[in-house]
Amino acid sequence: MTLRLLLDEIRFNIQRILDDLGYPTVGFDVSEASHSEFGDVSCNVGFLLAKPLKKKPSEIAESIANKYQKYKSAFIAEVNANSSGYLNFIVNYRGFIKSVMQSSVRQDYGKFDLGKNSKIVVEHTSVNPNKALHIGHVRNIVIGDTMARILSKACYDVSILNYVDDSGLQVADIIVGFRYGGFANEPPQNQKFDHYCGDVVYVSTTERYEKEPILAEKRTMVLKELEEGNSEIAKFGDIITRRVLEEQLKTCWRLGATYDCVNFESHIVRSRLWKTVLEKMKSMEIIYLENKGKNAGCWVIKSDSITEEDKVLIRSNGIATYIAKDIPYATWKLGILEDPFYYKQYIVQKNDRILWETTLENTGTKLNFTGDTVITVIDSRQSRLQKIITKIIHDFKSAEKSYVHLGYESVTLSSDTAKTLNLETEGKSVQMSGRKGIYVNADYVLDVLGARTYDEVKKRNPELDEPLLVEIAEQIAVGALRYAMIKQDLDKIITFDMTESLSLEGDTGPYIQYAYARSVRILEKSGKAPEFDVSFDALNTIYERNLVKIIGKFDIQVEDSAKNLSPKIIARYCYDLAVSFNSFYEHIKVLAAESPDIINARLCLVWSFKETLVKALSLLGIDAPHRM
RNA sequence: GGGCCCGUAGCUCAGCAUGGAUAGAGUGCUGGACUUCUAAUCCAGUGGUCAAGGGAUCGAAGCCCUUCGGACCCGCCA
Repeated sequence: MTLRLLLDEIRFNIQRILDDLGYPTVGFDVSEASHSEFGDVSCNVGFLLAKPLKKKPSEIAESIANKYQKYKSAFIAEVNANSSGYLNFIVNYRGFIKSVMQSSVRQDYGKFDLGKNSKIVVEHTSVNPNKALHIGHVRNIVIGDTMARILSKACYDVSILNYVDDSGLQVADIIVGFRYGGFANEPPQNQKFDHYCGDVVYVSTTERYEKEPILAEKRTMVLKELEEGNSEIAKFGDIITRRVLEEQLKTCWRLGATYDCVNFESHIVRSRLWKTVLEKMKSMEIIYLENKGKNAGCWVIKSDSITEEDKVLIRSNGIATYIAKDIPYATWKLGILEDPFYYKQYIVQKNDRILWETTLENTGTKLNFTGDTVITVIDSRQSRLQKIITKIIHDFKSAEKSYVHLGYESVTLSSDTAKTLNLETEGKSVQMSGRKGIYVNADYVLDVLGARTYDEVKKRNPELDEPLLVEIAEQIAVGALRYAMIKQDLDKIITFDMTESLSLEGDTGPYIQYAYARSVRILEKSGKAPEFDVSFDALNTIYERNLVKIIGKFDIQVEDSAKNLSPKIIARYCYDLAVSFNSFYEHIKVLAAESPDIINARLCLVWSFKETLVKALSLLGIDAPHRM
């Protein structure tokens, strides 16, 4: 029994009572009471029936409350009608606590079968392989990775993809820099290759185009060769992008993200997918050849309320546009067309998760990374293009909601942080730009955070050895960053401020991790395993009951989060758990309790909290250190 | 001009999908709690015409309309 089951039971019984009384069917709500003095669970059915029955809400609630007496189970102590019109329920804690405690120790606690094992694809990261990841990319990775974890918990069969645009303009820019701009192929000592490519080669090369038209000409040539493949330049490009990707992935792994497959855009371009998709779009009359106006000679998508204006897919010179390249990829992700790729192992990630890559060589290995639903995590500046893709896919495969753009607002830099990049913004925050060098690298943020947390952990735990200190500091740094990136709504802009990010108090990842460390410490010091097959009547304070209630809500939060593709719900849940535990910790002594039975009951609660929190945190990709 | 998003306490944000009881946190500021299971903590105080106006409703922070303020998108670039 968890809170969700209890709510279901109440809902079911109320419906039975309504049927018995011959009341009309209404969509009433059964949920947690807004204030504890009203009880634990409330129902608004009285308000909804007031009009059709022409009675006062409180009278209706009263009559239902009377009828409910005979349905009272081991989990409901009292049912009463409030004069306001609400129907309120008070939980029988004796039954409820025991039930929650025993559920919560199960390995799969929190699991909710929303997905029924259906296949779902989450694509995230997808950073151009010409630079290091910056703080804006981190938001994408954290949203995608967290959502994938939550969907797995909600019983979806999740495949995680990372799309690598290795034949685009941004890659061409650094190739130009290396081949014609005089940049050395190797970075200076102590600089990661991706940082070198992004911070130095890319920024400097694009800056030079304006004054050096020769370089700009080279770019067009390089881009063409990258798309065609096989040339010496294309091979060089392949080496460079793979080196950058390797470094980018290190940062992703550092953040706790793993993938199932990397897709190279060049493979899609060189496969027959595009031709097939194009023919299909022509035959289905999704696109047509424009013969007049500014788009004469182009294949375009006709405008409608969604696309707003005609959108060119094939230029008059026969070359596909940016958006056109996304369409075959989208059809591939949904398994609409025959898969032209073979697969080979790229690397084995942590937890033995294999990362595959697409290849056009016949390796004899065919795999399937498609889904009935595809979630593409891209920032909301791409909304318009994503809408067009969604529409085309919808025309291909009429299943509703098979292609979902999970958009989120961008990360901007605070005025103060911009100042450290020599940018004066008059107090305003500023959009990041890889090309202009306006960004803060993810590795840098983690390094600074790590150094700060290292000092703190060492001060508090001087007896710990060096490798452990470093490990804990890294876990806290990642926890702090991931939590900061996920805790607010997707459509809120995050203004990143370096100084502020170092604050580790209050509603932060480390606050939550700290609560975990405290709970571990109590269990360690108790020196024994809690015995769960007992009565929990001793857990009768408000602090203990509140903690149990929150522990009992885990699966509701998973369901809510997965249904709404809203990862922050789990972040808030972790925070609520930690707040409730810290309050319990301050007010209730566990090891110094009056009797062995009470000590055991409280140890069970601590254990239950610890297990639930670690599971919830793992959905956020946040590790919980035992000491900090 | 069209589209999309945001506006809730000094600051950063929950709550809005599915209207309902007294609008919640963090941070800041003021004060208090460590010989105690770790003070990255806890407790108390401070702080809000929920941008403004209108509408439908028994009832609106939430739904509808208008206005204002801010961000972003609208290329045969990617």
